[in-house]
Amino acid sequence: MTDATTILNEPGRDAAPTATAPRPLMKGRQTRAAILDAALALASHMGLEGLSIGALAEVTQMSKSGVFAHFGSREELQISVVREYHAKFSDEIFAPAMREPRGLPRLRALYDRWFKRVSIEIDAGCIYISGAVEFDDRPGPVRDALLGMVQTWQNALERAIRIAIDAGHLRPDTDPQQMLFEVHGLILALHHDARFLRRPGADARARAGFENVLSHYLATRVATAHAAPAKAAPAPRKPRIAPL
Amino acid sequence: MTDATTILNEPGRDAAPTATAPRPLMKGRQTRAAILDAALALASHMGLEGLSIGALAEVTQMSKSGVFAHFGSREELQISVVREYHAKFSDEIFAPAMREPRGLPRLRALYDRWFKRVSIEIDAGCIYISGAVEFDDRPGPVRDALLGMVQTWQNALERAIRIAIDAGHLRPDTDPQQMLFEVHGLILALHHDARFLRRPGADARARAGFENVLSHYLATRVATAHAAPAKAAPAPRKPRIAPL
DNA sequence: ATCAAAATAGCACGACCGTTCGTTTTCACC
DNA sequence: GGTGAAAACGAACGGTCGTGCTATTTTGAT
Repeated sequence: MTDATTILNEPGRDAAPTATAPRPLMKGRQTRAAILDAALALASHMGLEGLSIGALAEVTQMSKSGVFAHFGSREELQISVVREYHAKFSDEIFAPAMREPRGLPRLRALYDRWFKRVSIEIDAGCIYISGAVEFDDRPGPVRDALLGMVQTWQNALERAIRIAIDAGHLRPDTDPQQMLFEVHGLILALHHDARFLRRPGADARARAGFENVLSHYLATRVATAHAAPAKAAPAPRKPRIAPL
Repeated sequence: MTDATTILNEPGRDAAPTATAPRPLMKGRQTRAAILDAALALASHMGLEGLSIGALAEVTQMSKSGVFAHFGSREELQISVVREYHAKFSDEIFAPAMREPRGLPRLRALYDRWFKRVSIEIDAGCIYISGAVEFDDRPGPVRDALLGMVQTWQNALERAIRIAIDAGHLRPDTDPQQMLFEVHGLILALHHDARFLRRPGADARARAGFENVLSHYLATRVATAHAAPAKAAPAPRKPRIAPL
């Protein structure tokens, strides 16, 4: 599911079978996707560590070994879940926002969709967030995979901020990483207040906080057109949509 | 440990044995405290759910049943760990900061100590934060205990903000809960960046973010002395240090 | 020194875990 | 329809978990 459409990944990651899959039968991929779907839902509630093959087998009405065979190990299952989440996240948050005009509108769209995602989905917490807490002390391939994708996502956000600076929407002396840090805090606080504390107004608080942060870095009018972007010319432009 | 000195709790919670403990032997409390100490360290790394009696027995050089007997159930052990963390937190963060002068200095001290705690302790993550993620979807007594203490702590912070408003240090139209939300986000982002991403500058980022948030709510000079506090007179003052 | 109570150890249990292996069913293709 | 590979199953293994029991040791007041 959402396999080949992902644009947040390195161009062709798992494109070994050229589609239409001559060697592996179709049914396998199909049920694998179904299992992964259930695993994603399960991990959103119980966390990646709480994900068990037995529970997954019960949900999908399969045998434990049947589920197991699709991944070869629990660790590989966890990594697959992380990748699946990343793909969904890329499709539903990143890609649509990238279709907005460069600069502030795009930046707003990115966070607007993320806020909505975290607050609306009362069930199913964000795996990036819960995973970060679960694996901050647990070295291994799962942590590595998670870390890579979180960093990929943060890099995309940082790039969006940088573009907004170059476009003159944000003050030229804005520190992108600092702004990233502050807004990321709002996401985390939203997740905390909405899911753990169950506070109703958390969504509005996050958006209000976003406006407050923005007001710090917003270019004081003028801008938009005058004063050359200071930075180097619009020389090397990436294709259409830069892969995240 | 740090049992009777806690001031963040309801006055006399576990004061059943009047000290000097006539009935229960002294040794029991002693090893119980030692176990709790080890459990706190273990839970800081593996999370409250990752806390296992077997591992705890190994660390403390005791038998599983010996450890078990002190708590009666794993759940009670987890709750005890949460309470212990709360007590330590109260002693090391809340109490010292409350000795600062009312208003902005006290508010600064509260967050300053918290920032330091989260960033310096590279090992041993904050149980309030990891616990919130682990138990946001897991009803039960552990979640209830955790929730109660997090709310107690947030109420204390909100009170400190309110006092800073009344003292004229913060703008009178400041929304305490909104400010609380924004600064709490900085704590969470600090925890995330320092522990999961392992970014070195996270501490400075959080403090810079704090100043930015502050600048939004800071009274525009003047203040400090003129203009009556608007709110009711300093009528009913709590004893010395209000229990958190 | 004595003795009851408290603290700890030892052992076993049932449950669930991830994993392996051999068998059986299902499917795509000739 | 037969055939061979892919997919799913079922049972079992070794391991860890929390939790009861019953002894045994330790403790602190007499």
